[in-house]
Amino acid sequence: MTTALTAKGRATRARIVESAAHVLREAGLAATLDDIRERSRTSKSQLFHYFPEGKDQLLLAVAQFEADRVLDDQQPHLGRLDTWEAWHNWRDAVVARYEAQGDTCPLGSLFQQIGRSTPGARAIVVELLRTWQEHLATGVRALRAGGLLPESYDVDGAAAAMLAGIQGGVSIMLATGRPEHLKASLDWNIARMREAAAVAP
Amino acid sequence: MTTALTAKGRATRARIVESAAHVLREAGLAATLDDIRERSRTSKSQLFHYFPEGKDQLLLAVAQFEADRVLDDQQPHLGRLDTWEAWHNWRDAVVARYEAQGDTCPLGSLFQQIGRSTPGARAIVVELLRTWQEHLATGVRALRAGGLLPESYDVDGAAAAMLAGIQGGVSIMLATGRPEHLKASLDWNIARMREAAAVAP
DNA sequence: CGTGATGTGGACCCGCCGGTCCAGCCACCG
DNA sequence: CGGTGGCTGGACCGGCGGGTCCACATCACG
Repeated sequence: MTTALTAKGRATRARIVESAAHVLREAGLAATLDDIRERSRTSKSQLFHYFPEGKDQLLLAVAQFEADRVLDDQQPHLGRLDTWEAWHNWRDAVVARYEAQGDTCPLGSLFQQIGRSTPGARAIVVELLRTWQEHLATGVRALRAGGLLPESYDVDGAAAAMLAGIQGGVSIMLATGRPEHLKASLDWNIARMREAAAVAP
Repeated sequence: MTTALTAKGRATRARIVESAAHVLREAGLAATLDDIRERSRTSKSQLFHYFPEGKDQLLLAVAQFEADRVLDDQQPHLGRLDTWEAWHNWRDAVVARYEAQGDTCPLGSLFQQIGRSTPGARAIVVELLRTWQEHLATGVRALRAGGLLPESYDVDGAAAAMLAGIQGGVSIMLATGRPEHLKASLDWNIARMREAAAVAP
């Protein structure tokens, strides 16, 4: 369908998505097509030219855009969790990223708006979470392979708990404005891993 | 302000709040005053009679209503976390509660809608989380007092991490439809506590 | 019973916002 | 240089939904 897009066209489309993402971060669900149109310096017709299926399609593109950023912002740490130092650096990166993001959750409000209705939104979130947890599990396995954790360590359980802790910490931060729970969760989970290391062979 | 409310008036008001909560669970942010009016078998004028400040005020009342239920649904377990058995019973109650709730988050969508704009919504969530964590901390202290955990155990860190894990597990469940992370988080956190118990004096 | 307050029904209003349409623009290609 | 096709501007529309208004019912109480 979207074959034949000149360079100019692609640039405009990208500008629309970025602007939409920006507006959505600020206004959340209150964001309107007119806000997006204004910020991207385009017109109504362009919005529907590039996203013929309307607002939902645009929001979906924004969701994908934001989802990609989530993991990118944690690199290069997330890809190299093979030492305790790396884990702590990653922890700092996560905290910094979400503190900078402040009290808006791009994916959260996006998901609220197009959640159950379209299957696409759920797929994006599922894929993001799956990849994220995969990275964490790989990191835990790297520690184990390096002799820093016992052979019997429950890798997937640890990764799942870690991911849940992050999500919860972020949720609470969005609701209360305070990052303490995010920090506490990360610190607590990492500390418990290091305890397992202390009794490791 | 709300002095002078006859028994009939109070009943109608309560019926409106309950109906609104029900509709919001199903429709989420798509819920309209007309849906609420229909379900509660009232009329537009009654909605504004009991909530003169409009929709936000009604949603706030619903938020309070839902927040109260969250902790009630965890009782009596949440108030008596003084044995390992009690902790596991509580864990089961939490999982059951959220599995029954399915993939809707009353407070979540409510907060999205009236979040930053009105201070009241944030206050409700903050208070809920504070009380919840307090209960957990009390439970951990009870274990410690019973000699099941070392004297030096980080009570508040454990409680904060546990709460974050629950929130994250629920968030993920809402997004993906699967309760695995909620269970994994609870189980992992409780198991780590029991490990500390194993080396306790 | 009468009377004033409280409770109730529903028609109406109006601004907002997603979506449509068409006329004109500009870039590339022969 | 002309024309074809993607690109752009903006006026316009329709209905949805929060909010208003007023007439009427009902009830508490002396």
